[in-house]
Amino acid sequence: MSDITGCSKCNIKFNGFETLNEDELNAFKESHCKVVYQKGETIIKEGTRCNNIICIKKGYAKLFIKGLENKNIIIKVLKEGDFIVSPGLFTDNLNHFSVSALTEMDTCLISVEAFTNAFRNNICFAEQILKLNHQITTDLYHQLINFSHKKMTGRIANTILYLSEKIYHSRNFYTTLSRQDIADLSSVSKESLIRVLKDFKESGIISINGNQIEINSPKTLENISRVG
Amino acid sequence: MSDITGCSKCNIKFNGFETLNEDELNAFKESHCKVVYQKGETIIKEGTRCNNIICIKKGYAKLFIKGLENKNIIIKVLKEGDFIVSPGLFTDNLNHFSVSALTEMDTCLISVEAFTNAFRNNICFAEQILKLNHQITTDLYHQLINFSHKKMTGRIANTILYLSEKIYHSRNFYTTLSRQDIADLSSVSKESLIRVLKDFKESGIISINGNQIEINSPKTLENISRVG
DNA sequence: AATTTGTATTGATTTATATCAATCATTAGG
DNA sequence: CCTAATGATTGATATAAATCAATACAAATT
Repeated sequence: MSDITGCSKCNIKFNGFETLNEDELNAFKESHCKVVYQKGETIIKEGTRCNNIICIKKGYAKLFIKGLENKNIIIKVLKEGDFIVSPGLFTDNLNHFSVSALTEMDTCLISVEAFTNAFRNNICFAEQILKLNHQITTDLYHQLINFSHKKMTGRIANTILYLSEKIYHSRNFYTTLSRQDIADLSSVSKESLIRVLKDFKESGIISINGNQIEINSPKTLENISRVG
Repeated sequence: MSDITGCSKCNIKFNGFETLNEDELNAFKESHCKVVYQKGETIIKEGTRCNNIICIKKGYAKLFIKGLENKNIIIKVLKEGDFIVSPGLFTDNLNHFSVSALTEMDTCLISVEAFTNAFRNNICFAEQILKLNHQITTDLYHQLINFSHKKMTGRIANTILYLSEKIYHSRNFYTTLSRQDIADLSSVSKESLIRVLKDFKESGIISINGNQIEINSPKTLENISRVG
């Protein structure tokens, strides 16, 4: 499928790789290891030491944190082209979130050493990493507003739009997320999620059949999401 | 009060300054400008271009984002020694939060140019910035759990402990935050906040007299905060 | 001293949402 | 094919927390 000619030719959507020189690319190449995960497998476990930077070549995963009473918050869904750097890097070297596979996945693991060397030797690479981090911060700000000021319907509308626009790139998509997962993305209980989905279905905003979801009226969903 | 001998001798708690060389320190010195703000003044306004990195030499401020229906979320309280880098840096160059003074403040503004030059030329400085960012990310994770899984009492207990331990460094403190501010820190309505504070007071966990708050039983507060 | 203004407090009511319990559907094993 | 086991759905109920409205208090202004 994919050869190991170099990370610059990889499908990961990160401008930083293009800034690497021959030697740095070689270090990545040599440290890298390709791993396939099955649906349900844990790729990163919160609390463990972070040894790898993970590139997703194929498939979907969920990135989540452990909350209270065995409840989780799914921060985001990861997909082909995504690139995961733990916020533990340069601090406590621990993973502050878990990642688990939603489908079969092809990944490429790069050692933390190769990564930190690239960061320390190549300032353009470093700048891209900081840029990525700033984006993560602003995303979390939006998530905070989402969770504290919107009611269920707004948060769930937001989640459906997120899945459609950012993850599956289609108004009609099949998801391997369970109802509980969609609830964890929206910070509502599973039962409430199901009721709201039913509401949306009955008012014709979406069509839903098991895990197949189609958005009939994106405008309405956007409005529900916006006003909360 | 403070002379301009160099940022390395400044009271800002950021390891990055120590990594700067003579020239870089000079660039900071030359670009810097000392500004005093009065209570209530806006220091950074969300949506404006970010031109300065702000160091707080003295006083308190609140860092907040605009949510829905003219409600705000206070992300954190800033104090002497804090150092604010907007997440807009290296991305859209816009401020993604507002900062306003809670007391009279002495600040030191450093131009974005001097800052980005230091970042680009000094990898140790860059690493410290990334480190700072990672800390911000994990703090936001905790805030998400706080806001989505804890009920009012837990969130408010958390806020009181935060003010005591992280901001005022005393079990007995006077705050210039209004009730609405404390509510915005806890993601509850002002009325609910007042009722919970009254509860805590009546059960003897805290003493409260206007803006003077004393924690009588930190253990109890910690427990309320932990279980939600 | 009287009046305005902003903040703080209290009480009554409504609403949103979680929880509990039961049922249904679908898949996986024996 | 039958039976667990797991996930999805529905309904009834309890509870948390916001909202609305009124009042009290304190500081600032006339």
